[in-house]
Amino acid sequence: MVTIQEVAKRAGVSVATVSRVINNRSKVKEKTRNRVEQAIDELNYEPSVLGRNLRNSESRLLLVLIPSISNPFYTEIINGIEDTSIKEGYNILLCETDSNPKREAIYFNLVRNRMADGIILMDPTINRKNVLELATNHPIVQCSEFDKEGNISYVSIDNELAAYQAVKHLIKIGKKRIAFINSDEKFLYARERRAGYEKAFREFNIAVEKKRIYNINQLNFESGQQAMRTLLNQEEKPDAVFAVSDVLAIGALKEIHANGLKVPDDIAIIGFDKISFSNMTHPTLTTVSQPMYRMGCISASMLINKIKGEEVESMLLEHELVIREST
Amino acid sequence: MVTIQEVAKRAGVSVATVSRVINNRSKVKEKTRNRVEQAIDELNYEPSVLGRNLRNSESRLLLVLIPSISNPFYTEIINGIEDTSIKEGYNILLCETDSNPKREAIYFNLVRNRMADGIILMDPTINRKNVLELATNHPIVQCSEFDKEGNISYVSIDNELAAYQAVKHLIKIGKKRIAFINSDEKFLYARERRAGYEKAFREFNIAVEKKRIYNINQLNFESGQQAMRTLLNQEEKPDAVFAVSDVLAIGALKEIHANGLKVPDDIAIIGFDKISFSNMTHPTLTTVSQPMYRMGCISASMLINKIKGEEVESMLLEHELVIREST
DNA sequence: CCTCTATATGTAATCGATTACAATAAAATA
DNA sequence: TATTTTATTGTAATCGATTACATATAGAGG
Repeated sequence: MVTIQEVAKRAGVSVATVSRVINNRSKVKEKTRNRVEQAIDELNYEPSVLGRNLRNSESRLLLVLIPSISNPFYTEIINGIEDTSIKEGYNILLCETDSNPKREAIYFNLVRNRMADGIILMDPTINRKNVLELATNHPIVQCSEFDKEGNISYVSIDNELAAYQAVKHLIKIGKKRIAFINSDEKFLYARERRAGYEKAFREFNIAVEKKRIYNINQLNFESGQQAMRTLLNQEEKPDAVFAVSDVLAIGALKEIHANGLKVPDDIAIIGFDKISFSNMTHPTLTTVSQPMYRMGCISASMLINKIKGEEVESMLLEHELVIREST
Repeated sequence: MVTIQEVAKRAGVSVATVSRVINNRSKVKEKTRNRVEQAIDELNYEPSVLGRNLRNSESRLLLVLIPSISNPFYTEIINGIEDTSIKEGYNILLCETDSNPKREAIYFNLVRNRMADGIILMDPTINRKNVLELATNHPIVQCSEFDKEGNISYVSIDNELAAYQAVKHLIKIGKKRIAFINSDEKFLYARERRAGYEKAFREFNIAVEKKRIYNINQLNFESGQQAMRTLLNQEEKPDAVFAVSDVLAIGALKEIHANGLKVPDDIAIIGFDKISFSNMTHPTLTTVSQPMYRMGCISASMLINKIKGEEVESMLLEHELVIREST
């Protein structure tokens, strides 16, 4: 590996001057600068991030923690994070945690060790103590999922309102027996959306029936199918389904078709997230769109501001009910 | 941040002794070891990866470069990489390059700088010189995409054979006017699959018509729809489509339905990759399954072996034609 | 031509770990 | 007890950068 010493030697200057040329903090004579730049070119020199970080405690790397990359919901958010970070001179590293506290701890340590400057957390809060402790000493922002009590900054949407509007829409088109396919309620969004679901019921004086609520623990197509299968086996079949994710809704749709039922006439469906696939199904899926790209952008710039020592404020962004063929 | 000096001071020993306790390389007296461990506990000390790496040139971090995380093809591979790496004591960091040489260069530099120990490349080879140069000094393996001429180890499948078998299957069920929706031919797999497509045609004495081949440059549903729209506007409509990716095939399927045509009777479709979604469409999609998880596992252990200085050999894994309703 | 600034460059300490080598203490042997 | 051997521990150099401070050089003003 080429070091700064070798460059200095070749250019006939001291290491300090080379460093000054690289970081152009203080003035260097035009002629010297040229000599140094030539030496850098000739030797193909790249400053060692390690050496630099050790001195500066700065890596210009951001960690993005997601439970699972296979959920398309995250991809747009990540695009937003990436675009913003790069513009600000930061690079991002994606870390998949599988919601596993051990994995999470490894990545937290990268920040403690100054290998990364900050974290964007999209995990549900499992080990609150750990997160809060890290947050006292290091820049963290939460995106999508967050901790209502803690004082870690976050970007998210009003999940309760979104769910309330979705269910209200189903009621308005004449549906009464509205099933709810929800995630594990360790996720804040799952608890909030359930609250919205129940709120809509209360408003129209419909009783909430426990048997119509189905919690899954993996966000994939098969879970959606499985959930729908169970719901269809009940004596009084639902006439609508609100799924907490498009992926689940699409699985449910498949199962409804497999039973020879029609969407939306027999059963209407609403999903959540507006993943690109939700427009490819037949019929196309009514869904709640979150401003995922913007959420990504905002969380990245919040984090970078925090790293710079500025105060940042949490935000709730606007969502939108996208009505398509499935309702 | 707690440093090794503070631990040493509290335990009343030298930093060398603390380091020895942490890495237990040489013997430390039981009593001293206990004192040091107690101090580590009390201060909540975590060794700085930076300091350690600077000395050892080892980070136990692997970089995984992918063109785009939104392509579900990569998710299973990544799961394989992740599981294997963790078992071997390495952590992985995902880097999205958008096939952009500048982004790639940034991540290559992390390896040159010893911030990461090696790279698994899933990008197409754009800047060959750069990759080959990096490979001379640093551990790299290629996964899925690779460079036939270079001597970088790789794991992949026989794309030509797979495409040949897929097209042969279409011919055997009586299709004659088989369209081909292909990626940009900067990708090796695109060139190889085209070769397979043409080979099948030659074998059955069918002329390859240029107008039936459509190259897209973005792997998303819309590209598939767009491609199919163009193909359906031709005077002699195709009676089958071979798409180089399930995502494209699903877009094409949507467009075929929009035109009131039936699958597979009017037009049969074959995709590639067997993404989980390919089983959710109506009709379900015939596709070529690649052993993605295994590819991930193997590429990770190849890389780790390379880091350890061992010789590794490239591999081509088995694929499988999965016949479902769309053909 | 000399003095005084302003500018440009060099020297050496520093970041937090590891480790070769030196030094000390403890144990074994004569 | 004196001497040798062995087991522990300490000292200080090192990795590759940055930067406060010291020094040298150039330019301005008289």
